Amino acid sequence: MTIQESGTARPAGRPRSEKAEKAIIEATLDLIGEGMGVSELSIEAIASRAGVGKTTIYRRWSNKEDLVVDALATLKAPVPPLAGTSVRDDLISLLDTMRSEAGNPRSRCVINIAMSEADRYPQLMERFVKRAIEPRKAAMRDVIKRGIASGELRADLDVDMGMAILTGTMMWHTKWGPAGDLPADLAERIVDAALAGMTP
Amino acid sequence: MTIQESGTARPAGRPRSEKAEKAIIEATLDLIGEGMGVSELSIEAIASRAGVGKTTIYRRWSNKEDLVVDALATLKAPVPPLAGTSVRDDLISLLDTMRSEAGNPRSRCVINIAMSEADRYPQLMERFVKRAIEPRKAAMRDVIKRGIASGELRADLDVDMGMAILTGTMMWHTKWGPAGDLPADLAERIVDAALAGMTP
DNA sequence: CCGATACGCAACGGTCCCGTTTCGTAAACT
DNA sequence: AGTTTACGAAACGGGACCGTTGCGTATCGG
Repeated sequence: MTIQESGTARPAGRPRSEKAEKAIIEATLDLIGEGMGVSELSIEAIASRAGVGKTTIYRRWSNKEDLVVDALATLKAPVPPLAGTSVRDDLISLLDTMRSEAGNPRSRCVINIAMSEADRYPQLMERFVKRAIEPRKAAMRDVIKRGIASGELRADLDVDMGMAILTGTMMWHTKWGPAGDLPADLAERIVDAALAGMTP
Repeated sequence: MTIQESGTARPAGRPRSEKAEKAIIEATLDLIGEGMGVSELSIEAIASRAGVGKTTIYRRWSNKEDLVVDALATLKAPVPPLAGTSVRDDLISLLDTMRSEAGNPRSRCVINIAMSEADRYPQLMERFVKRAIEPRKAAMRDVIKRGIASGELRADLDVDMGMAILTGTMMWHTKWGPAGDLPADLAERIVDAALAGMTP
């Protein structure tokens, strides 16, 4: 009751280790990024990888799902800044962000989770979609609507279908395309192909 | 050495039950179709679901992967007969097969496996791709090439990119589209949108 | 009938993970 | 110094599966 009167009262005793918390979340993201499904994640594996006792994990999160939600929440927003000059360029930026993320082990978490755990953890997915998927969709929707308004895109274009084509084609390549890294010009080729269509 | 001289000699003793074998494979496909990943499949769960002893499974397959491969191999070829009248109609047929399969619990196996287990079981995927994916790709490739030759599609069209657009867009809908059943005219709308492109 | 094999079932020892508890130690406070 | 809480490590009882084995029964050929 002498000093430290300011702000929230610090609880007595040894404070929780920030470092341990970081290590736990890093370990969780590492494992997910390596392709491990949420259902196969084990607290023991996370603790071991993080160099931490299980106690330290259970003291902070009461179950695996809460931990995964918090871990995914630390991934930063995935929407790149858009030049706004042409719709084509902005679409390429959006898709190229997806492409580069496919090679980044940390961002790969987003893809792996979205791909594999859709049905099994609905509440996790709900929060996850809201945080990681919706911002991308909103950004792309804005660009497409802007293109329709400016005349760069056809007036009768189905916005949602356009988004599905662009996103779905890139997702297809990340998952079933030729093995190895995605070619640097993939986003550009997808956008140009989708814009041009297939008929003469 | 009296009768039954024809063909392969029947081994002595009680023959293996065809019914049990069927039940095991059905149970396996059921579980996969319900969204269970290969890594979460347990022999005990399969045996229980099939109403069969574990012995009966291990007598036939030495490990889970072999069983899954055999189970998936029983799924019949997924390529529909094509009318061959117009490229547009044939593409719609191909995509609509994918759409209807998304609602069929048995065929859903194909999607779930392809989505989730790509990395983890490479040899399983190899055989699986060869059997279930390649025939579809070949069929679609033929249709697109035919369209290019006939002038229905642009001469400079990238065949692989066209396939990625059509397939990827349908896959996107099956996984992340609005909840519930896919609309009956989805294949038609995708094909028309992809053919027309997005520019005026 | 008899030998051989498959069947379903139950039990085995072993491994992995669960969520909890105990222990000795470390780091903050009064 | 003394209190309080967090730490990593280890161990607990419990559960799910593993792959195997033994059991009594069923179904084939000879």
